Amino acid sequence: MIERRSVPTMKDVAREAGVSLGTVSKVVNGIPVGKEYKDKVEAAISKLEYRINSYAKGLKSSQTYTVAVMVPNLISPFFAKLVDCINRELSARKYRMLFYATDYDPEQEQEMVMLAEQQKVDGIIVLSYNPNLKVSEDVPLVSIDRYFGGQIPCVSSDNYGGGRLAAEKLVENGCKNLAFLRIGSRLTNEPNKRKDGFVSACEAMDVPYTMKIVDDYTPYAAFEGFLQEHFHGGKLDFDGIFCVTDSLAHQILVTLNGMGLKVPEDVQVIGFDGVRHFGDLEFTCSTIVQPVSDIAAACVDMVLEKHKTMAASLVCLPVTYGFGGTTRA
Amino acid sequence: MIERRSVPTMKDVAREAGVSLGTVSKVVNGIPVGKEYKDKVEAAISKLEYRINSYAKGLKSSQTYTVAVMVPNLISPFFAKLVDCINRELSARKYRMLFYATDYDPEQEQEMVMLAEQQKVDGIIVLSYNPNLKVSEDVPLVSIDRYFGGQIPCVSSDNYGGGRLAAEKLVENGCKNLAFLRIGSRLTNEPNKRKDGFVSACEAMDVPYTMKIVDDYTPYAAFEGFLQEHFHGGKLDFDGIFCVTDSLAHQILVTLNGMGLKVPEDVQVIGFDGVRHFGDLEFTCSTIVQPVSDIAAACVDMVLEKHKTMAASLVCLPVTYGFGGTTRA
DNA sequence: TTGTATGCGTTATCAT
DNA sequence: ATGATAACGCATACAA
Repeated sequence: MIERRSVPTMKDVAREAGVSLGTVSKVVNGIPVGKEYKDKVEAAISKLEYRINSYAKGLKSSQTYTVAVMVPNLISPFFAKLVDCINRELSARKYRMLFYATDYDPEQEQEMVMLAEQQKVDGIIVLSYNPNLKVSEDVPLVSIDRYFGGQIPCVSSDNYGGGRLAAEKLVENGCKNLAFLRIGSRLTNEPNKRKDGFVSACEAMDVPYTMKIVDDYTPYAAFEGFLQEHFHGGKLDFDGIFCVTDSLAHQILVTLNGMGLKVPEDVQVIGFDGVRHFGDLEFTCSTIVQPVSDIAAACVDMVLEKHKTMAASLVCLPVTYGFGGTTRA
Repeated sequence: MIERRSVPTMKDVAREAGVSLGTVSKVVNGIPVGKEYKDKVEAAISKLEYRINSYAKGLKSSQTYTVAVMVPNLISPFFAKLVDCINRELSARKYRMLFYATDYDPEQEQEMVMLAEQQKVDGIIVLSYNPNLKVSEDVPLVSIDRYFGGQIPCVSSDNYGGGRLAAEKLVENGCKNLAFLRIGSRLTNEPNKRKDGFVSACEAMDVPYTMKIVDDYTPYAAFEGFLQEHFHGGKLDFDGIFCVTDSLAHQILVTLNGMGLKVPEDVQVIGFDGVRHFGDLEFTCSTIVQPVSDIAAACVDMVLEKHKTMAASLVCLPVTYGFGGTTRA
């Protein structure tokens, strides 16, 4: 009477191959073992279709080959692309990805960091706007676009340089009067530097500019009001608009269209992120392109980094200009 | 000399609370226990900041509260939204999500199913175009949009009905001559029924139609050629186009624009999926909307279903029409 | 009710 | 180089 377990264990393999448990473990983990032993074990493994139980392995070795990734959502194309790239990067290194959407909710973010830690992940990559996220020191964490302080490495694109680049490109294409539109948290996260870069470039070039900056959850109508205020005799006070994201730029474009203004003839628009239609077609608007796959690679590199001592605490990646039809070529 | 473990275990909690291991386990798992014992244990837990080790728990109970989700990528807004919804559904039930992007590669898909099974997940939700995906019977699997046969439950939206609806809406808005454009695998997956529904409606309404159907990886130029063939004297042979996805519809719109054709005046276009600009703004085109969050909920329901006997093997969810500016209102 | 002891499938430390 | 054996942290059947 043979007892047929539904899923074979190392013990079963050992019995089948006529060797001991330790030998099987060595073969499985690629530790040198006598040729004939190795052959026997491998034969038994494929015969029984044995596969290692990662929970037992994780328990014993406390290395789980799993990284938790948290972003607000996958609805925003930028976040989706980011997670897509991180996933590819992790897969290439045989790591698995535990994904959490936080919905911008600080409580959920905290909850999920704790869940991830409890899950004994090997690392956490998080894009969080929570200013006082508490993290354990047991598990390496890398932050995207938000600098938490010296202990926690942060990777982001060159937001300041991107702001400068936006202003420069607009002026280069003939704009004489600029505007900066921003919606988002007041926190001193990396994207806030887009404004600083923009302002700095405007002042360096001696170009006048206007700004409209509102908090998260401010209704979009605030921007419509702003545009109306600066709309006189069928003409806007400015001829170049830098929007803090492509998403905002898209909404602005719809509004401008509704006002009868032509883009890029009457007014040029630049966004930020480098979002593309359906992920891989043309840009949704002229934009400052974040190097998403470089960001992803840097995050994964850093979170899996063994020798932390030399880890830079802030990695800043270069952005580029992408033409998307809303500026003059 | 007190030995300070970096991360406390149940044993530590038991010692701290002056009770036994079993008691702590019961408290942690919500099994009734004497009030004063419970208090002591809870005090110890929060003092030590104890959190259960899910790997030990998973090993012991072979229930991991983890579901694997596989889609081709997160670049496509439809997939991204789907994964977003599934994630919310899982989080609400305290389940974690292990995410895999398969890139349409059958080998990778197979690899990842095996990885997921090895990871001892409680279930797998997969959107795969691999006709002969092999799955173990040990772990419940739910397929989206592809029917694998009786053993594996499948959830999809009503693709056939959607195809009909598209034809009907075009005709309702005045079209006299329709076209259907499709790119994709020839496999008999659910989305193929979009064509069947479309054809059926056209014939029922006695409306003439043309079709252009090409394989995956056929260059987009094939559709440009098709449009040119049917372009005579500044006019297309048809005045209504149903595209198999919003993504294709978007490309067609660009081409039509390049040909100097006005949408929806000269020709109306309907896509399929219900993709929105930046995930939550207006539709990218008039479209047949898939009930993504219902699909997500159904998948999660079914994959976690305990009483499988009554599980339907094919769940079909209703679609709706969404106006996106490329049809006459 | 509470405590004790065993085992889940691995890895790693021992002797052999 | 290989085999026996003790943990890893938790759940649970069983004894108290």
